[in-house]
Amino acid sequence: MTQLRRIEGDLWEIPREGRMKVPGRVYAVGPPAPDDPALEQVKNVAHLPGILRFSLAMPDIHWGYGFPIGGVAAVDADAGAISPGGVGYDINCGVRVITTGLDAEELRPRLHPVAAQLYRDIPTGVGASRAIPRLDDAELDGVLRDGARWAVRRGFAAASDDAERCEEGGRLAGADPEAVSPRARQRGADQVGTLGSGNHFVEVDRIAEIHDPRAAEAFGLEPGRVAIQIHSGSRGLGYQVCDESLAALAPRLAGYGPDYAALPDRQLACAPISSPEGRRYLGAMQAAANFAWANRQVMTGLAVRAFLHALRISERELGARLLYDVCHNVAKHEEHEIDGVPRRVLVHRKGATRAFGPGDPRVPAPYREVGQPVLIPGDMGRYSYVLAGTAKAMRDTFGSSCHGAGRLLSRGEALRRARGRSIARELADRGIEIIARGKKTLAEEMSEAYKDVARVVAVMDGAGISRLVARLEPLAVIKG
DNA sequence: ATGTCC
Repeated sequence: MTQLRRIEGDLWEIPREGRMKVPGRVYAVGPPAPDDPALEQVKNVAHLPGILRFSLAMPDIHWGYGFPIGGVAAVDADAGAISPGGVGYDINCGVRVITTGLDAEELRPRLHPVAAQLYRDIPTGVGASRAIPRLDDAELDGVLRDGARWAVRRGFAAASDDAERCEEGGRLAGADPEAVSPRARQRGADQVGTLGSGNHFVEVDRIAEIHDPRAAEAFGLEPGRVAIQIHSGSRGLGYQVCDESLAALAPRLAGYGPDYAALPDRQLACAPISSPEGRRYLGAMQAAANFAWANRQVMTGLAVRAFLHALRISERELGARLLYDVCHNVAKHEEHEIDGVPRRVLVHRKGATRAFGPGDPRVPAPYREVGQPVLIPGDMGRYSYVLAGTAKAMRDTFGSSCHGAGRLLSRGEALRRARGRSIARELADRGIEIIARGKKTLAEEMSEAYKDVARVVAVMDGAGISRLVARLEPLAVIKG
């Protein structure tokens, strides 16, 4: 049972107790359930060496490996610990939105050929590979070092300035390709430009509603137009980096000192950021994050080409432009003001989105006045949202927001409820063109397996952590 | 999330 105290509105505090270094703070849709195991994980994360201010949870929180998904933990950049469980298995899983000049109603009758072409050009599913020829070691080093910039340089991107509109410019500095094992490299060499499975998707959306006209204009979101959404991560390479790092860190845990030995859960395995093992994980994780950016950037090029091919239109007629690309799973060095003093911290965001506020120099110039675009995919049957970061997020959540709807049903429970039904037909009946590799994934990912993302983003908006800008509705969905 | 167990 977790003690909870209401701070205000949808914000709750888990008071510090035992060896917790900081209290927990939970943004929740409705009152949190005291027996939710994810809240126990929020408490566990509060034991992390060097953690600052709060162990945070966003309204899409659910149980994950060690850290909850929807968790945010900032640690001191020098004295703190880095934890693979605080990033997750899919390093730099993230999402991007590409706006187009197409009118949704004009596109609707031609959706099938567009979806079919997207499905042909972007490999999907668990072992998906060969979107582009297998990369040799030198090319893979380029991917691991330069992320989205590698894809732009190699001509795979849709536009030459795409990387500038990714969080961190589509590249984490400090990436260490040498820290990525031969096995991880082997897995990644032919997976650049592939979607994967699970909740990953490519979606064709209609910009359905504008909540904030000024921000929407700055973001280039026009009602009735078509947008493309891509959600994917670092595929087998990132998984392998996480797996090997956990195996390397776990047995050493007690050796790093009493705070490490006393951690309440083995799955919180971590190392001092300054230790050789900590630095090695950090360098490998940054390289895997760059892989994910290259992956989404290559898929962007493939998606744009699929549109041109299927509709037989010119690049100019399509008018594709990357709005923004955000990480959902990452640990990043950032500067944040703590007790009025700027301080270098390492922010773990696991199922959480950076949401920097207006005026921040780290937000691309065209968006700086309104705040960073915060991209929140929902589920494949309902809608997704674009929000903007706020000054309050900078003060209260290390500039972080939610990342999606959050699961309501376990995968097993979703499969049970889908038995005897055709999820594809149900979507088709609602006017959504769906192409999926497997029926099983489709069932696991059906709408009713997820919370209503509208309620999740309403909590963030109501708490002033991010502002609603626009709602997107799916026209066509490609799933692994 | 993941060559969903080297």
